[in-house]
Amino acid sequence: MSLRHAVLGLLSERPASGYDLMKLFETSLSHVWSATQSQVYGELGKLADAGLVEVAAEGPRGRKEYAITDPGRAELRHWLTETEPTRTRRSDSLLRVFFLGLLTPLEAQTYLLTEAERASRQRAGLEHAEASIEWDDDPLSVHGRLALEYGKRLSAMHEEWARWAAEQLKA
Amino acid sequence: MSLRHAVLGLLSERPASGYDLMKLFETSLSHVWSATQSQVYGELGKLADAGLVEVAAEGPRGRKEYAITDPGRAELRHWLTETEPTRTRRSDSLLRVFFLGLLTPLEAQTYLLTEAERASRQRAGLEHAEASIEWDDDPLSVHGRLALEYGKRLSAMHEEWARWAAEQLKA
DNA sequence: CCAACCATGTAATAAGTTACATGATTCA
DNA sequence: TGAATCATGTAACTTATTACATGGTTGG
Repeated sequence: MSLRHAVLGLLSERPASGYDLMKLFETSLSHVWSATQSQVYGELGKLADAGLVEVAAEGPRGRKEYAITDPGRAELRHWLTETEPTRTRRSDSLLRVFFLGLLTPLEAQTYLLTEAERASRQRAGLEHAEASIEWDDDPLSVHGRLALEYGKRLSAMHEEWARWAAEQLKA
Repeated sequence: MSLRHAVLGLLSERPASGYDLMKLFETSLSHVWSATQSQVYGELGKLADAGLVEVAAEGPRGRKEYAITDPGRAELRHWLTETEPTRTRRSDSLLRVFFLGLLTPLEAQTYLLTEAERASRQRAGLEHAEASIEWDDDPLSVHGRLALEYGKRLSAMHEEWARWAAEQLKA
């Protein structure tokens, strides 16, 4: 249940409202952990009930600013140091590769080359983001940059692989 | 809802029981799409109700062998050619990277180097699998090999990245 | 004043996980 | 005959998605 830890992690940097968190999920975390608005507000409620976060301030328009508590920080640290990352492998695009035999060779190659294009566009998007973000040296920026580099390498790898795979199907 | 398509795809190659499918999910598809036993039996029931698969034979121990139907093949083809792969990005291990600032630099580097080790072991596992599988030239073998190559490239990339990232944190 | 944005929530549904429960067949 | 394997299913719970519903505040 890493949504919980994503929320705690973001709040560990600075207090934020549900709305603020959503923006972070849509930007910084968009390639790493996705969440819907329903989920975020729901999780904040549960975290508050559990005492891992608290409402630190209320603002205009019913805004509630949440802050992480000490038990929340402890839970976050415990997750980081004592638990193994769960790797639930589920890749729709790779699943399709398994069943490309149902298509004509030409259709299959088209699928792979379209994948290559998608990966290429993604890479361009990440490079654009990298250039346009004003990086500072708070922990989230430092480590966010590492994650972004991962994304760049992943999309580059994906593109190369897809072109290679399309080539394989020709032969 | 790609579990449905994973099941249809496997059945498109040859008829199988729920038990057979589980073995395939645990072996061939393990790095691509995971499913629990509950899910598989549940989905087979739903697919049969929808007429996308049918019970083709019954065997000992209550075994029910399912076969894909024409509407099932049509649905599979539709999924492959007319729908976009959904990319729900959720990576627990990458999420952790964002919050490494909560640890000491040494702990953070240890996390990354452990990731590198995990990736390296995974790569070795895939290479071992590749060598021990008797590949033939049915469509699932041909395309399974492409997916396996993806896995090898991914784990290699992951390992290199993790070592690079650990190095970054030193500086 | 009105559009854009800020802000929070609920309800219904779908998908996924874990645990439980049962029993037949094969083979050494 | 007993262990391993084959084989199917249900129940309870958690997690995630989609759609709906509401209203306040700011700035041009």
